Amino acid sequence: MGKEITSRSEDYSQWYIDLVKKADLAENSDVRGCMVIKPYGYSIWEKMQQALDKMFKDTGHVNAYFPLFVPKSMFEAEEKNAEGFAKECAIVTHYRLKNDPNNKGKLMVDPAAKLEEELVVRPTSEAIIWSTYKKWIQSYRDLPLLINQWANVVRWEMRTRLFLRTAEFLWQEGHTAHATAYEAIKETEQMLDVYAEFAESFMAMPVIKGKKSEGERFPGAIDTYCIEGMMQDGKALQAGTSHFLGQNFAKAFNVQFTNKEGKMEMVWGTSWGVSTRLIGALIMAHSDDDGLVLPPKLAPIHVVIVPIFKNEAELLKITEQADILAKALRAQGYAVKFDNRETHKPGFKFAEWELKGVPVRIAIGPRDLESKTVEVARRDTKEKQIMKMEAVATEIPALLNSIQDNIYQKALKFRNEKTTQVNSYDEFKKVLDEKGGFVEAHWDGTIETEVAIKEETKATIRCIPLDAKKEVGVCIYSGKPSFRRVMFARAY
RNA sequence: CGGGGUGUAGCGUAGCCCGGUAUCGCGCUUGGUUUGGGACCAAGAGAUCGUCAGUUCGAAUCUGGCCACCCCGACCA
Repeated sequence: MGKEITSRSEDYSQWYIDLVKKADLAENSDVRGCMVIKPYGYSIWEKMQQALDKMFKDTGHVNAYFPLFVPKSMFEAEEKNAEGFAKECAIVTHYRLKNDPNNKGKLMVDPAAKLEEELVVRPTSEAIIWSTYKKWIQSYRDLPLLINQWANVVRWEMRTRLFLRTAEFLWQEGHTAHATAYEAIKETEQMLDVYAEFAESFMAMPVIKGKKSEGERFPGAIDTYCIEGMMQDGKALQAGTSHFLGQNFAKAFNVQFTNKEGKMEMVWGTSWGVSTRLIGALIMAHSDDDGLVLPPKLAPIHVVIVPIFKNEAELLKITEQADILAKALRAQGYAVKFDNRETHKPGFKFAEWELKGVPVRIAIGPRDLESKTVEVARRDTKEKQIMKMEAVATEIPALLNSIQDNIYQKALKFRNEKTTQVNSYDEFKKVLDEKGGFVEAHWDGTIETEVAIKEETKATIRCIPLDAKKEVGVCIYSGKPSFRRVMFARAY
């Protein structure tokens, strides 16, 4: 029917691509590496934005907007940051086109319109923001500065995948400034907690909170904290990062303040972000061979009502009942879609809404009208039940809660099953190849070992878990002493 | 940037080796019958075969250049 998607067991990455396209989330654009986010996919992003934005506001942050362009001299001010992103920057060098005299109807870059200084299209906004903060901060009374922006950024990636890695993507980036290191570290940790809470409560995706090793750290940060999720193919996905920037950007942009004692000090900073990549995570964490499985808290449509009718008169009667049910559910804040299209058969609609991951489907036909019931199907388990119409308004909300919980529990069980402790390098390689998932192993803490393991196995240190227990052991690679295990995995 | 591959209707494709302007499925349009798990029948519309040049009476097909995209690798907060 042209709607089937490749099964996960056959080809996981093809399954992912098929799903994104068939569920109408996004498609490749005519621009290399850039995607078009379609209305249904964008509505999921909007749900994420709403939930996150509220969490940011609840923790005292406000939104602002900074420019897309960063002058090159400003961009290079923080050396490590600049160096880290240099290889993937898009650069604006001219500001005008003109008619090409040698090629009628075509345009050419006007060489006379060369910019004095090139503009970097932001791959991240620390530079432009800290150069602005310099003007805003004079006294400890101006601190803390707690700002977030919803924006697009561009990173010229060699290879892209819908949602997971695109040349342009949407994200939010928080940039805060503080009077003390302690306060900035608290902020970094707080925002990591916000991300973890969002991932687990809204996305129903369990995550491991941890710190990045030196090699995986954000360029320009003192410490990078992250949340790491587990996808159904056993690969890890970094779902959000929160950076303690120390005074690196303050020094680069000379952002100082006068403290209570009247002395000048450098400002302490943080930055943190999540992107449309989360949609990729959402898909790969829960969906199945029939399509998307959305956690109710992020579903643009919670309940779809499908009428089953033979003629106008029947549709009319069903519509009457459907309106009553929809009204009762909408009054409780649920998004209800009544799919009364006469151009498609019920079976088609069932398949389509399953593909799109709507958590609950209600079918109403002539038989239901007689017995005053409806057929209720849940997307996560595909179970169906007959429910009294009068019970719908109270039982559907409970069902949605239970779906949210079930999806999370299922993902948690999977994640736990895919987490293995190993004590030797042979065992490490065996688990990676045969089982995948997270591998907890001792590591000597050196970048050399990390790089060597990555080169030999393609596994990276996803994080040093924040809750890692002190445990004496030896590095699986070098045999040198280690005092806690770290999380390795092959990752997206 | 290295290695491999592909470009034919909105989508997926056959045809290419062995030159004669194009196959099938999905989708689309119209009419009818259908409607509790992706309907059926009938009639239609839709393609300068990626692009530029060459060979030829004649090119989707052969030759060369160019472009785009995909896959593997390198790279990837």
